[in-house]
Amino acid sequence: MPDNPSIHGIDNSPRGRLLSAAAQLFRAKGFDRTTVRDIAAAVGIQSGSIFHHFKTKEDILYAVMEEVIRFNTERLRQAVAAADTPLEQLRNLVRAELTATVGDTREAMTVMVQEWRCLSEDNQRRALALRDVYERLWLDVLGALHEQGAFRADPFILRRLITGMIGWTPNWFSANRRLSLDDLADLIVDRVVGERP
Amino acid sequence: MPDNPSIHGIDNSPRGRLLSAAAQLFRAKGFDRTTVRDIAAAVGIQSGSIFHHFKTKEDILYAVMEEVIRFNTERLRQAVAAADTPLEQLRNLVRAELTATVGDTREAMTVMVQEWRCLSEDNQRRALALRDVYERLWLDVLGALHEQGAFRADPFILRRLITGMIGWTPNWFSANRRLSLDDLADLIVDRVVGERP
DNA sequence: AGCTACCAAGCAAGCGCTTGGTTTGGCAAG
DNA sequence: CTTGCCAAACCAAGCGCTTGCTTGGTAGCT
Repeated sequence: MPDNPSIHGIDNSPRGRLLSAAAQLFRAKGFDRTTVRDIAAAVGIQSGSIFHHFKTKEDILYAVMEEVIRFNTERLRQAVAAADTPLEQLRNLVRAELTATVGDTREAMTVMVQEWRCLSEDNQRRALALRDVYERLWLDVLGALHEQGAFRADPFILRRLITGMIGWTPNWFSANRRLSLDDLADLIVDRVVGERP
Repeated sequence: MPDNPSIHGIDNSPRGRLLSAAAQLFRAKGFDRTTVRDIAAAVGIQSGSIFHHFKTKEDILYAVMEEVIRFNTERLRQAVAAADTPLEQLRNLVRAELTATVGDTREAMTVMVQEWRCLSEDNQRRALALRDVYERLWLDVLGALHEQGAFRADPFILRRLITGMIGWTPNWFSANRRLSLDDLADLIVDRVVGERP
């Protein structure tokens, strides 16, 4: 009965424990290379018992994604609300998404980016609708900054560059190095609004 | 006998045609969801005949990656050689990697990023050794720029942010839109050295 | 003759998922 | 406090299908 550290925002009901274990396995081995027998073994049950909680293996993947989007959308909302100026809102957004990406929901976030195409078209549409809410938070803040002349580039394009910078961090950033998460956040903010000497 | 547009840098020997078809399928469906029967059908042969050209399915994946790294390392070398100042070398590097990522080797590059963990550890090590050569070209130019004070950040960190920005472009950039590839390259260069008004 | 490229057929293993039945914990009636 | 009951959670076994890969043989070119 191995206990995996649970992922932030997921409770530890039987279902929640399955989700945490699945997220970690999906991230480590990929969705296709992870068998239902793997997931079952990780929480100490038989493989068939999984289908008492989820209809299909893909439903587990979708559930992981839905949980992590919902949790982090709320995190972003609070990040925006906690600052007064658009610049500080941006800094909070970058910190929040970095925390989601390399911090407490790291596994689930990575899974969401990398295993997107393993979802059926229906589930992709549903997940996309949730992501739209998430993205609107970013675009509002970037739009405000653009209007007050903080940068010249198109906010939509800039958001995509930010997504790339942050989305790649799991492949190299490690928390216990010289560079702190906040320093990295400042570095990324500088890429958007230019450095202030 | 469907003919797939071949990927730049791969000849059209039987082996080369298999590689091009495999790269496109790997990108579209992922390595695991692509069967040897899919690849065989794409070039119009029987599934068993593939193993006359490659020992295992994984060897096909590795071959795709090796070809695309070798081809694009050479491209980067020429990009550096074609400019005199570090700033123009950087601009050429960004253009070259963008071309590789969303242009003529798009499928193979995407595969390399997304299906990395499908390689065995041995093949991962070999591919990593090839990537190191590629990365050194970037770090040399970024190091020169840093020494002449073009930016303050750590060149290693900056390279990773660039990798992220460019690596994410296949998910949104499309060639026939308003934003040209060169404009996007300039936009990314500005994120590194700051905008020049 | 010998080499490259291929076909036709199929094997062994692993996969997602089903099935029918058993354990467990909580809770209200007697 | 016991009893009867129910739903949630789980087990043991295995079915049907797909997978990567093998085998033995053949066509065509040099």
